Amino acid sequence: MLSLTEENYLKAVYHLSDAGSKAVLTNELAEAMQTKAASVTDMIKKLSAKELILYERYYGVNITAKGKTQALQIIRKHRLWETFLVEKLGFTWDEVHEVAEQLEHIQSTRLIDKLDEYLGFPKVDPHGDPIPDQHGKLKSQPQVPLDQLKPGTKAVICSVKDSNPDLLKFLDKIGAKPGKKIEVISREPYDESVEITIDKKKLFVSKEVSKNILLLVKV
Amino acid sequence: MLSLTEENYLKAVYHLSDAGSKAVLTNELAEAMQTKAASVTDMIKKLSAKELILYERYYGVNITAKGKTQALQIIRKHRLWETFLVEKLGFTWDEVHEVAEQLEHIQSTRLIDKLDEYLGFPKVDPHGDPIPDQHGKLKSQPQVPLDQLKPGTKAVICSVKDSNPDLLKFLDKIGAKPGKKIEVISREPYDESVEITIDKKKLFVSKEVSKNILLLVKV
DNA sequence: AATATTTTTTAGAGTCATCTAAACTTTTTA
DNA sequence: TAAAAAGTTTAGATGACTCTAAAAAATATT
Repeated sequence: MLSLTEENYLKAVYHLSDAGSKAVLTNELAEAMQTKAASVTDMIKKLSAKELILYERYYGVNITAKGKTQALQIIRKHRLWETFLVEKLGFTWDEVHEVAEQLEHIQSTRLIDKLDEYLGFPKVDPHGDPIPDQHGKLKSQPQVPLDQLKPGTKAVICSVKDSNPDLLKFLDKIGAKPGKKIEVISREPYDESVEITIDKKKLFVSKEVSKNILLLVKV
Repeated sequence: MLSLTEENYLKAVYHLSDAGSKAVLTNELAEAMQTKAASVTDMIKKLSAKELILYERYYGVNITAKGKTQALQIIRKHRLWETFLVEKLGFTWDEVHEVAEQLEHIQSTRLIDKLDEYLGFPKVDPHGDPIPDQHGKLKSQPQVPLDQLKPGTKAVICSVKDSNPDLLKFLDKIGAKPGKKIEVISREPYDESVEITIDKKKLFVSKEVSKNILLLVKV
């Protein structure tokens, strides 16, 4: 059984390692956790002793299969709660993150499975991120950020990387929700802003925003 | 802002003092919190410094108005979550207590008010206990335990004192839910068991059980 | 009333998560 | 490649909450 803090560190390792595909450095983790490197080193030793991560001094950490499963259980809870908050309680998608950060630590398998059922076994959360199943398995689709798409490409918005409320409010304003179809028209060489079509309207989005919109390109 | 532990102690003080009507002794609190008297003394000092309780050495603690309001906010959350678990997720009333003990500590006024609205502003939880409003106000009805009612009395089950799962399962079995009408037929002098009518059937309940069934006597 | 018992408090220590400051390792730069 | 810079770890300390053991206060008993 993990403490609240251990759960938060493990989740951060999972995300920063891109689901386990690369090592995470102490300072990255320190920044993500809003703490000091020394504290991270201590926690790394604890998670390492529990075999949730592999640790080599001065080289960072890698998440183990065991760690990945546990991280995905937490992420499952987070995303189901976000779905509940938006679908049932009428929260907007920029309001849910903070509360879900708390709710994800409630310990009750029965609760989360009942919640899953109550929500109709959703596949994705309000941000378009996939919800892992009971066993911590994730069905992922290859997602490409908007800033990497060529003009002429048609795609569907899958999810949003950053959960910054200001970003989410902006996306709401322009109608950029997961599921929406867009088309890339052109890219400005000067500031790398992208012109897209959404809801039959043309508009420009900055490089900063376009990096955070992940899309599924139709084959 | 209270820590999780402080919240749990404050809630225990509220309950053990019968909503602030009497002082609570260190050992009572220690037993309720499943901890040692020394730990209780430490926490008493902390809550006292925050002016949530009044503390006099060797004489126990009394809850202040400020403390009562805060305790009722936690109780409001607990009872709303219990209602959610039973009404929406299909939990039985003997399963909800443990999970609600965790959920009651989620910090978000917006969440709890939205949940209240989603549930249709319920007045009582699944055990029949009244749910305090946003301001921590409680509309209470005078409740009398079954073991104190005279034969011939008609009354409505309001709530159940103990949330022991075995008790709740037994009450389910005999149909004794909050809202059910009963009539007291007789009391056995030997073991103080009570004969009652419920759902037009007669049955005996032991002194132990009858102490825990609280009723509203119709005037 | 003096003594015994119960209850409560204090003293001192352990764990968890955190910090600062100093030491150490790796990487970069000149 | 040697020195500087950047990144990481260790050492030692703090705060929150817990404990055991011993001291102190209140209550009960003889």
